[in-house]
Order: sequence, then structure tokens, then C-alpha cells
Amino acid sequence: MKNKEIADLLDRIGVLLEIKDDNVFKIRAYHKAAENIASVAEDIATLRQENRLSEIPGIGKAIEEKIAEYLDTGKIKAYQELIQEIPETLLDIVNIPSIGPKKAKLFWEELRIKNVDELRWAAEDGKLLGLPGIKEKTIENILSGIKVVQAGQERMNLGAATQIAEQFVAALKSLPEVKEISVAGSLRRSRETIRDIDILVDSTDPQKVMETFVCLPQVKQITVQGDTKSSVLTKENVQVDLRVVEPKSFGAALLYFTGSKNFNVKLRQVAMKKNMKVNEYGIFRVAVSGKETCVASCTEEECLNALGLGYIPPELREDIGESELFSGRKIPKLIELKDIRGDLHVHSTWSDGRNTIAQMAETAQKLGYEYLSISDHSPRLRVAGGVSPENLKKKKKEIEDLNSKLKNFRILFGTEVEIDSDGNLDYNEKILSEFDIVIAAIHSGFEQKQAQLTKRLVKACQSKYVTAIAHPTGVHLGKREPYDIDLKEICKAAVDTNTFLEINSFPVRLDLNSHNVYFAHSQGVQFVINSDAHSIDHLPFMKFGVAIARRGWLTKEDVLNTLPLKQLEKVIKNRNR
DNA sequence: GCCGTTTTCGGCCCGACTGTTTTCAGTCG
Repeated sequence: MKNKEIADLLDRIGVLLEIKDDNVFKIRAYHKAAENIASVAEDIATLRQENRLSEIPGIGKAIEEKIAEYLDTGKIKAYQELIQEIPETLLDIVNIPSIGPKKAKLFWEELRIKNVDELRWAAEDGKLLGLPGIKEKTIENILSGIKVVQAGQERMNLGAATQIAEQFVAALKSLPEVKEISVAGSLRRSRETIRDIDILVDSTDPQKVMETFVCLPQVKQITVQGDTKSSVLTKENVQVDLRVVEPKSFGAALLYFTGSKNFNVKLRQVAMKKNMKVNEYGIFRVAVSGKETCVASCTEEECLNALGLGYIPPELREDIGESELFSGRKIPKLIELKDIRGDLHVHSTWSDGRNTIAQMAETAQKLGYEYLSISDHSPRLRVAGGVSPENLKKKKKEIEDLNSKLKNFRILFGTEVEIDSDGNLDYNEKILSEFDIVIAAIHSGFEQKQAQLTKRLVKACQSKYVTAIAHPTGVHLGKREPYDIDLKEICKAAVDTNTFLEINSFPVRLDLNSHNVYFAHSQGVQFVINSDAHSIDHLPFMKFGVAIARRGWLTKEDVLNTLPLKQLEKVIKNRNR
């Protein structure tokens, strides 16, 4: 699937045009197009074949042609021409914090600096001094920016970001000067990966809050410090931004700083049509005279209502389902964590889990679940110590013994069975029929061609014993790209065979992701949300999967493990017969 | 370069902070 490649390339064209000081709206069009392509769940090559590229918002004639050109030739002529004029490596320079297209252009034109190393040498040798607008402080910022980039500022997964944010929130919350506090930004929207952490505080004494914030022990470096906004780098090189507002603007500020950027743009466009204005201080009515009157600011709901919109949960403030959001259609009641009645994919010491079945079950009960499936790996997955057929008998006995002592809770005898390179399952039919629930997964042979990988998953769906496909795309955030599958084909197979697709809540997976969930849902797919816990500490990861489900517009009715045990068992039994 | 319930041309979101400037451009979110 070439979606990401093409999105990257269009983004690069955008930046190069910025360096060239081209029309800002043209530049924005390229970035917007790139963003939208990156978030399309379907293969862009398929969309092109079906002549549906223009269905993607922000794709007009010119960009459509460039996409086609890339799919046919592997190149885009316009890009090749741009990098004849401007060295491609200037793109790395623009990536350095405090450097944008203007400075990159300046350094290139005046000093022929074309990459980060040359820039560092020039900065260290004082060669940048004397260029217009460049003095000591700017050089200092450039050198520190280079260090930040080279230390690696990759996006964190949702779980890692949540952990860091919780530390900051806890520290600030204890201050008497802090009235309300909330995370904002992409973390509040529960994006799969997060770059910076945004925190919003409402306080009557901003200075005190800022002082405390920048002096917290986890802070390594202060990058920005103002009256209402400060930014720091933590020891792990994570940027944390703090905004402080007056209590009366908390809602407007929260709306504003939660974003997404595109959602905010959309809100302002809605506002403009009503002769209104949106900023972080409130929603304003603008009179013909130009006089502005604040009409809402205290809560997000108030602000959205003032714009004629109902409340929109943060997870939906994305481009996913945007047309629905602003068409006046009612937003469904999204699934919540409390709707989840059990976890159908966890591991125990029988394979690569760290805790016993009993321990896992005990924690699951504390979380308020009604059931838990111990879905250990099958033998083919050697590294995980998959359970042999002989051991399965012992494991089943252990579960039966535990169940006989449990009240209002049931442990299910499950498996996460390997799908081999031909799409066959790692246990025979007789063994598979013994399980309460079977989920099937791919853990090897990722490098196969799209057709073959897709066929494997489709074949697994067709097994009458398989209830769900675990982590369908195999992505490992920041480590491994998803394997090349035709999601549409797999959705079709899932729907035809009543097979559920998993939303795996494990923070490095989050697979399916929210875009895929939204797409699969549109194809009629049903889901299961699992933690894939390998220890009792992992069971609470379920909240991340639920967040992804919400981002994909799912309601509780779309998710198998919101059912009470009896109904769940019935669904599993009746499936595909 | 894209887009349309002000529709095929003329628009295209808004503000904080920094470092350089004597009032603002660049960067960032």
C-alpha cells in the first residue's frame, strides 16, 4: 500500500514550495491533501483504479494527476524538478525546531548550507552571525534544536504519552492555585501516537503555575516561557506545553487546545458563516460595526452550542467522519469503557504471559468484568512458548477447577491460534472445537505479497471455529509498518462469515487503528476490543482500545464483548454455522 | 491547489511567543 509514501511526498512538495515562498494556499493544499491521504484506510491504488481519488477531500485535478503519475512511474515530475532547484536535504533543516522555511532558504541562498551537519558547523563557527535577523540567541536556539532532532523526537504511543501526562497533571493538580486541569491536544483526542503533550489549567495566578511547571524534576529544558504559555522538554525529550487561562475561558480554551487543527479550522469556518468568531477566549458575535460580543466561553458544550452544534466528543474532532460531524446528523452514543463486560484476548503463564490464570482472573473481576478468555499462543509461535495439545488438556482442567469456585464470573478456555503462511490454523479441527473461543492471528510471514497475506486472513475468517481476527494489520507503532493487506477484502470476508475484527488495545499495537475501524464499520464489520494483556498490569489497557473504537464512531452495539456472558456464548456458538 | 446552500472566481483560521527589531517577521500549534 503506497498511501503513506504518497502522503509523505506531497508533504515534501508542500515544504519545498514553502522554501520557494510560493502561494501559501497552494502550500496548504498540498499539506492538507497529504494529511487526508495518510488517513485513508483503503489502498490508494484501488481508489485510483476505481476512479475514486477525487472522493478524498482536498484532492483536485492537479494532485490526482500527480498521484496517478506516482503509481505508474514511482516518481512525480514536479517533485523531481523542485529538488533540482532546492536540495532535498533542506527538508531536514526545516524539521529543526526554531527553523522554518524562511531561515532554511536564507542559509541556503547566502551560505549554500544544504544539510544539518553543514548548518551545525556554520553555527559553531559563527558563520551565521550577521545574516539578517540572526544574532547569538538565534544561533543558540538552532544548536539546541539540532540536538533535539538528533536525539530522536519520534511520536510516542498513546500509552506512553498518557503515563507522562499523568505525572505532570498530578504535580500541578496539587497546587492550590490550580482550579481546573485537563490534558488537551492529540492526547485528549486519544490519537494512536502523540508528539507533544498539551495541558490546560484554569488559574487566577498563572505565574505561580508556570513557575512550578518549569521547575518540575522531570523537566530538562525550558523552551518557551510566557504569561499564558510555556513549553518544556522532559528528560525523555518529550515536549510538554502548558497553557493557563482564566476560569471564564476554560471551555473555549479547552476546545481550542484540544483541536485537531483541522477541526478548529472547520469551527472557524462555521463561525464565519454566522458572522461569528472563535478563539481560545470564547465565541464572539461580530457586529457590522466590527464590535465583538462574547456569547460563550465557560464550557465546551456552551461554545459548540453557540455555533449551532451539539457536543462533540474529543475523539471525534478529527477528519474521520468529518462530513457527518458538520452535516447536522446526530452523533451516535459512542461506546464507553463501562460498557465492556470482559476481555477475550489475554495471556497466562501457559504461554508468554507473566501471571497465572487465577491472577489474571482475579484482576479481571476487580475491573468489573463478567468473563475473561485466556487466549494463549499456539505451538508454532515458539518464542512465545505456544501451548502444546497435551498441555491444553491440563490448561482446560485448571480453568474448569477455577470456574467451579467462581461466582458471577467465568474464565473462558481460549486461544490465539497462529495462521500459517498458507492460511491454515495451527491446531486441528478436533482441538479447535474444544475451545470456548478461538481468535486467529498472524505473527510471521509479514513480507508476503498483499494478495497472499489477504488470502491468509480471509481463509482464517472462513474457518467455522474462528470468532475473531486479532490485531489484523500487525502494526507495531514506531517499529513495524502494518503488513500489506487489502482491508476491504478482509472486511468483506469478516462480514460474510460473521467474524469479528479485533481492536487490540496494547499500546504499541492499537490495531485496527481508528481510521481502519471507521472504514471497517462502514463495510458492516463487527468488532471485539481486547487488551492482549501479558500480565495483570496490562488489563487496564482496554481503555485505549475503547478510545480507538470511539474515534472510529463505534457504539456499544458494534462490539462483541459488551454482551453479557450468556449472549456472548450464544453468538460464538451460532457464528458461521 | 482546492472548493462551492455568498458556487466556476475569489476566497482560503487565529493568536502567543521569541528575537530581532524600533513595529514586525518567523515559527509554532
